[in-house]
Amino acid sequence: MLRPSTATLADVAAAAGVGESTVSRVLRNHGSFSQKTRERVLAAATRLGYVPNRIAGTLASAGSRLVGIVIPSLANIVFPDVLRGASQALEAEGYQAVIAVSEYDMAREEAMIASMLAWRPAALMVAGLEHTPAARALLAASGTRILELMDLDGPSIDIAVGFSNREVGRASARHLLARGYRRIAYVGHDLAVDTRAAKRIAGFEEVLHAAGLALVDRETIPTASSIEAGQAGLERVLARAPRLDAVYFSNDDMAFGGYFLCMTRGISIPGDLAIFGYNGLAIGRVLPQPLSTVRTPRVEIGATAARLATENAPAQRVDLGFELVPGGTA
Amino acid sequence: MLRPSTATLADVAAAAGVGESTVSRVLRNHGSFSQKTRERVLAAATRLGYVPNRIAGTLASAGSRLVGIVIPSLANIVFPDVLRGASQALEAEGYQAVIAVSEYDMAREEAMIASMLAWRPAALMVAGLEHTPAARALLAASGTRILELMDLDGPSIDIAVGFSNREVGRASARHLLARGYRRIAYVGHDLAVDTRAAKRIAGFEEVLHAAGLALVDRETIPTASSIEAGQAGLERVLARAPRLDAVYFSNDDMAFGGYFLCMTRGISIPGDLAIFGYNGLAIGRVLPQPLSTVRTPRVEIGATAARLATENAPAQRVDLGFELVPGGTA
DNA sequence: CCGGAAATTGGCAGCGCTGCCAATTTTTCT
DNA sequence: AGAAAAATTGGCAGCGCTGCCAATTTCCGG
Repeated sequence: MLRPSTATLADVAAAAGVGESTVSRVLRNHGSFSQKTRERVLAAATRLGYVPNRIAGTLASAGSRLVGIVIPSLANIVFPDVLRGASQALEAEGYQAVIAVSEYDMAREEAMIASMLAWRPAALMVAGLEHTPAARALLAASGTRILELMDLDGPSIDIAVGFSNREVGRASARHLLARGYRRIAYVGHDLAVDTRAAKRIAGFEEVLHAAGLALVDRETIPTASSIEAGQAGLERVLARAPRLDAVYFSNDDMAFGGYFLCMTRGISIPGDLAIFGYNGLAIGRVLPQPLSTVRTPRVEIGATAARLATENAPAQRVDLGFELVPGGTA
Repeated sequence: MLRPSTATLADVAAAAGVGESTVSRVLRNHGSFSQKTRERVLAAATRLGYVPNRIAGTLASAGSRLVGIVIPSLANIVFPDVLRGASQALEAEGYQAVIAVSEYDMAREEAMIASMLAWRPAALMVAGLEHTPAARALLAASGTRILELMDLDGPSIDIAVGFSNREVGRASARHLLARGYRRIAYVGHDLAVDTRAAKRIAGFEEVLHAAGLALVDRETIPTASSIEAGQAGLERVLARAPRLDAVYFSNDDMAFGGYFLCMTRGISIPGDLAIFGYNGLAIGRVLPQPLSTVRTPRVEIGATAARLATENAPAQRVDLGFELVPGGTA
């Protein structure tokens, strides 16, 4: 039975009858050593149940294999998708992801950034371009590779990987206008905290205004985005502004709520009411009428960010674009 | 402008005109120091843009505030929910989550466990009770607090938090039998890799057999679970065994695929065909006919595990149960 | 079989911080 | 005021590992 792993490099070295540096070289497969030595060291390490201490290794070599990721939420599949792309690419390169969830709270984000920086990560990924001034200062001064994800509308600190949310809003509005919808309402979640949703609706309204139109109504749920919130939001809008053409939801989750509310109430989609979402979630594709939405390259954004984080890339902005999915609901 | 954070404790000490240990005490708010000293140290730290190096701190104090979490997948919302519960509770206690995703590959899980252990985490959470022998040995010998999540059907190493998947299967079968369904098929994803899904179907069949029945058909998609896989699976089953009463899906995602296939094909639910899922996802509750399924306490499992990880709890098994949601599809 | 090049190997000084202990200063009590 | 107790403070030895450099061994060509 192995004892609670307390064996150190020195123990292995003693057991194998070689020096510490030799053990270090063998275990990292770095530098030169003879085949015979290698076997002896490996045998000793196995026998002692040696587990290297990466804390010590990192301190000694000044350079961790940790990548910090600060995301706003885990409540829907969007950020897990980003994480998935990132963690897969990171693992392939021998890096590990340390994650923190800010719950869309800027002050918490700042604290988490400071906290992550204390681990001297090889890189730090954060969602979006908006941060508290102190957080921006920390990031900029850290000397760490910084990657800002999912947004390109604004100045970035180091590397930004994503797409333009404002342009997503514009494209969505153009689509609805092209299909002939004129009396359009918006149902969204808290814009003060989700700055990317705010940028989308800003782009959306920009196009509307350019066409001499305006949102007929606008319902903002002060809670996190959810299917239930979408349902409740649409309910309230319908009570206030019954003569609507179309509803633009802040994301697919909210739109699903609206979709099923219509289904339950016998409101025909898109005849009586058109529905448009954002994200391009899988379930939207198998609805009897596929959801009209905008598909975003979430996994790819995570993967690209991970690649840039581990390469020695220059500061840059990578636009991975988005795809408008016409669907059948708008 | 702050220079790329290279300031060390010693720099702050020199700038403040005090000793290193004093700075350390002030910054950790631990031990005693005068108010005047405190201010001087804090001012110096701010002026230098000092960011503590937790790598060094952890090495010196032998005890990290890191908790490793190894999960099989981020492809649907299930494990993100667990992560959410865990990360929230962990952060509240000043711990940070390091995550790794094994993609349901036992060999990768083993490598990741070894990798996490190298960070000397305060605790390590893994999904399920099945691991490679080497992984089990590593976990057991690590001397680290181990938490196995989402499964109680089998021996655990240290702490297990979850519910019985086998009992979920039994309860699901009882429900279907009580509603009069007799010709039941199963549509699931790869059972060889998802051992918890395998335990559910085993429990399900156990009850069927006890009632003198057996699964009429059984379709296993050799890929990851997904809505599309559920749809394709049901399609194939219907082609083979048209006279079915009900279909038991390995999870809600798969069930949604089936649900919408029926909707599209005009198959009435549950009149022509009953559908039963597993997980209790939010979207199932807003379908025109709410999905019949089993709701699992995912967030709570994560939170409970985090609490036990940070307390000095004894080895134990915590059954958080599950809830059968009758719904309207079975 | 010898000298020099190449391959191996060990020693040891840190990496930046914390914990322990002793030294110093301040406060309290008689 | 003097002694004892309490509060502050600094010094310094590690934590376990890596990087550098020098020492030792092995390998080759002539």
